Amino acid sequence: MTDIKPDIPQILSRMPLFQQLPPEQIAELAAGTRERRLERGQLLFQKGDPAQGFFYVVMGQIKLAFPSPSGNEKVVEVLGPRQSFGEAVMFMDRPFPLTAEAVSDCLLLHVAAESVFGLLARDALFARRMLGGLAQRLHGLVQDVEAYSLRSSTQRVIGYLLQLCPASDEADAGAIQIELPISKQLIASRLNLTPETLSRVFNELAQGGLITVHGKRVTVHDLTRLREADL
Amino acid sequence: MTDIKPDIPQILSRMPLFQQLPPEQIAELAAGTRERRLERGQLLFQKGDPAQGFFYVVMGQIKLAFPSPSGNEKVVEVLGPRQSFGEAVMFMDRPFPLTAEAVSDCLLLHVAAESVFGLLARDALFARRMLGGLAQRLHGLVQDVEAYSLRSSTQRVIGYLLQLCPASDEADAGAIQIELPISKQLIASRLNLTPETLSRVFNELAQGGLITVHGKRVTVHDLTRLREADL
DNA sequence: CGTACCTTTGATGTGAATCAAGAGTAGTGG
DNA sequence: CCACTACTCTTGATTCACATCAAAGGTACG
Repeated sequence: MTDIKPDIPQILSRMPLFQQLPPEQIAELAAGTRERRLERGQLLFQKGDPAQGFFYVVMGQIKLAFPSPSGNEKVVEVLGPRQSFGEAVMFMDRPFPLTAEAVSDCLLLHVAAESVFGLLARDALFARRMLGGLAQRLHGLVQDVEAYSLRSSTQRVIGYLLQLCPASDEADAGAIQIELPISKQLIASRLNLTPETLSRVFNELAQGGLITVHGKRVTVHDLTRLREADL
Repeated sequence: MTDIKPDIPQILSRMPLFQQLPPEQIAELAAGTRERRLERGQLLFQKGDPAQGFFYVVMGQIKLAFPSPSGNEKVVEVLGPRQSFGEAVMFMDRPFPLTAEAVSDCLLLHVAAESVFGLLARDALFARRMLGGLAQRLHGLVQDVEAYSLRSSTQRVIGYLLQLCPASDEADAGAIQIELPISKQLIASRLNLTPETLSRVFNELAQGGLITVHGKRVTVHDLTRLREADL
């Protein structure tokens, strides 16, 4: 892994949450921020660990999952660069409800809860943005619950593919090339499927001429038809 | 239904979110608050309706659910007195992601988003409480996702019963009487089960001598053993 | 006291998991 | 460059948990 010392204030000032914060507040936050490097497979925290701040992914990928006694775990989310997690737990007297593990080598920042609380007490706009962020996340989970409870495996896979397609309302015409950002194993777990089932669904969609799959490279041949197949 | 005019400022000042707010701020909120009465079965809002504030249940029960073309819907939550909902959507440029329907005759308050934003801009403590509230909800949903994805129907039912049991860490001794707060139909949907399956699970638990069910009255004979059955 | 809705019970069906091999694919080191 | 190991992914056969379908009590309430 590269051994570059990250410029913490600069990274902070580019975070969605902290954008447009005056330099002195960034400095204050930076004082409570530490970098954290992880190798692929390393655990960042486990379900039950106490939370003292939140994390921001600078580089690499982190998966959040429920561990399960019998090896099989349920992936709730896989986070990439410029995403953060763990904000919500800061506001509760609870430990982390899930486990975080590096999917690839990672560089993270850890922002101390105290710093955030300090900022929160002074900057209403920041509070507002934070609320927006949590609301966003809440919405995502609600979507997930909907998907899990009333959509079939095929529909969930289609939904996943659609959300990977660039949000081009116009370009419905030709074929769209997309790249799966994570392994099929992880996608399967994220969609609450076994890898076997995911493979079969991809196959079925390919049979139907809707997509072509080569490794992580997926070609969506007809976006409109795929949307409609989302019965 | 009773036709009492509710004392809005008083109710507001007792809401968890607004407790200990000075009278003048309560008054300001009250100005943006309207009462709303619903009869059993009436829709409060539908998935896709625009959101302009949040709701607080004074009396009655409201269910939040995903409608489904084929009549079968998925209940996400059933809310009773002193609970609020819809806060999160205020912070996003999105319509309601689910439908709200009165399970029984209801009296609600609707607090306008504007009022909340005004308060938010001035009172950091309020913002903090609001963040805590959303975080709480986020946590609940994460729990749900965990339950749906890696617990069996029986485990989900046991989990539900356990959470209804008074949080007495000591009194594990005798039998505990609890009352189901909602119909078995709703419980089933909430747990992502069909009513038939729920009925069978209750039966099975009763066979095992763990519980007795008479209508909405459930007797948990051995809390410890029930917890352990939660394999 | 009848109509409408909950709830239970039984028989049958099915979507997706599990079990069991194989086929790529990728890093590792001689 | 070629085994060698270790995954990740695919494919097929089988199983199982839960849904669906169907019908018969219960219960509540006008």
